Amino acid sequence: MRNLGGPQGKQLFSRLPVPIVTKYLSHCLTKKYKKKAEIFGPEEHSEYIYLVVSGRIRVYLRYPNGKEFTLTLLDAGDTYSGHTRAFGQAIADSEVLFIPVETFRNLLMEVPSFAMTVIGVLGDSLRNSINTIESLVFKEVNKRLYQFLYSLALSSDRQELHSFRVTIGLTHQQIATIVGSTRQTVNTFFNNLQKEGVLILGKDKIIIQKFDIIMERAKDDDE
Amino acid sequence: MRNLGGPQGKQLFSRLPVPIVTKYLSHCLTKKYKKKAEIFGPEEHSEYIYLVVSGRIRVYLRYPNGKEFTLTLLDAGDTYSGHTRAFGQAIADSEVLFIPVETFRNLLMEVPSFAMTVIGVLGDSLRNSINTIESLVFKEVNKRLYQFLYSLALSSDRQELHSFRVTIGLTHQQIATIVGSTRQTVNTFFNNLQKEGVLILGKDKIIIQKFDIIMERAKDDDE
DNA sequence: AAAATTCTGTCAGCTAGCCGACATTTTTAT
DNA sequence: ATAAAAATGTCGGCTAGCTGACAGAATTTT
Repeated sequence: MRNLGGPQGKQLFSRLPVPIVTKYLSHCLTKKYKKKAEIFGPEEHSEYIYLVVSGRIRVYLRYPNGKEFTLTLLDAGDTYSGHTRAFGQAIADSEVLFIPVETFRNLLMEVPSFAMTVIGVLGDSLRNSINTIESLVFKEVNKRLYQFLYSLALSSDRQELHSFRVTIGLTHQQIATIVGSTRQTVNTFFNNLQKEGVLILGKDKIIIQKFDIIMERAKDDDE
Repeated sequence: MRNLGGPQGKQLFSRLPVPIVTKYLSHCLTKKYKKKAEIFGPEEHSEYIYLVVSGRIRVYLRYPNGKEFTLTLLDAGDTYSGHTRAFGQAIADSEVLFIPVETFRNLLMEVPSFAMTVIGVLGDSLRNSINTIESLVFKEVNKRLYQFLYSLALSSDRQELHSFRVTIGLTHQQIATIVGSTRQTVNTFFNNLQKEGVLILGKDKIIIQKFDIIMERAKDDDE
């Protein structure tokens, strides 16, 4: 079972010694963004690596017809490099550090072992996007939604025996772009689960009552 | 417009000085495979990096229900690292060099600048798989087929003014797994184009007569 | 506190393209 | 050369899930 964008290998700098980090990153420009603000586009700023200091940003693809697909969500400490045809948007008030690739390259020179970290992070990203492909190609929307819900539950702090209180912080529309579906379909998915008694929908939160059912349905098909 | 798996950044070793390459790779095990042979699976051999010496191999995902999706095709000189949940299969008689990650790591130690190459190749792979995601999410099957055909034409050697002679080397079924569709749909796609007079189907080759039409229809929608 | 915007909820209709199923042709193996 | 297997063609049915459309609720802005 996969994780639809949890905190895997985006923590590029977290394992570097503090003095190095301060040396290189303290000079970098940091900017604040309000919810919904556009942080980067496919062309602009491709000379930077972005580090989320606080808040949450959504990295997404956009097609000329207006449709969008969210590749990943970045939380505090996470990193993203432009160079792909992706957009970045704050979905909560956020602070972002802009690291020029130049600086990055220098760091890589001074600390050669850092290369292994970079390679690791890239590898994780790659694995992650292959998981996304797998999900899109093989699994139908409902399964993807169950898996999304499942991983959401797992990453939620507060958890009792069978009952989870999950905070979402995402609109149905946003969930739709994560899962590759539509607002309406997401909506009916959740409402059906409520009618079924599997969960209770609250304001920006969900109380999962029958976690085992969700887990069961999130399992990949067949053998 | 994207390239559905052309020869971008899979040439990991092609820019290294020859003596280094021989030093590290001459000891490595090389194996021959016949068409259709399974070269690697998701678990096994994850301790190797694969280098295609000759032939062509297909890297693909397989779902328990039997469906498959081809991530990329590897030709001579191309490289792939296990570590993802992918399978590898020879689609022509092939020869593959197995490089233990250990050896790889040593090489990385001796030639630190090699790290940049690795990072580049990984970046390309990542970009490539994001293109695949984009394609799957936003574009309908016909568009994907036109784009596949388009890039096939571009990568074909022999080309006159408007007429291309394209060798495919793939069955409809295989094309289907590349493009994320079914055998039947691929079949009707090509036959319709033939009826339309855009191309002529030959045995394991296609003669494209109206390349501009294909190019036009391969263009992304809208703006 | 009023107005405007953004979300949620629901429903009917439509269609891309998947899924058998089967016949024919081509390729490969014996 | 013959048999077996694989690859092409073609067709009708079926359905997941997208689309638009509209109403009400909840936020946000003024």
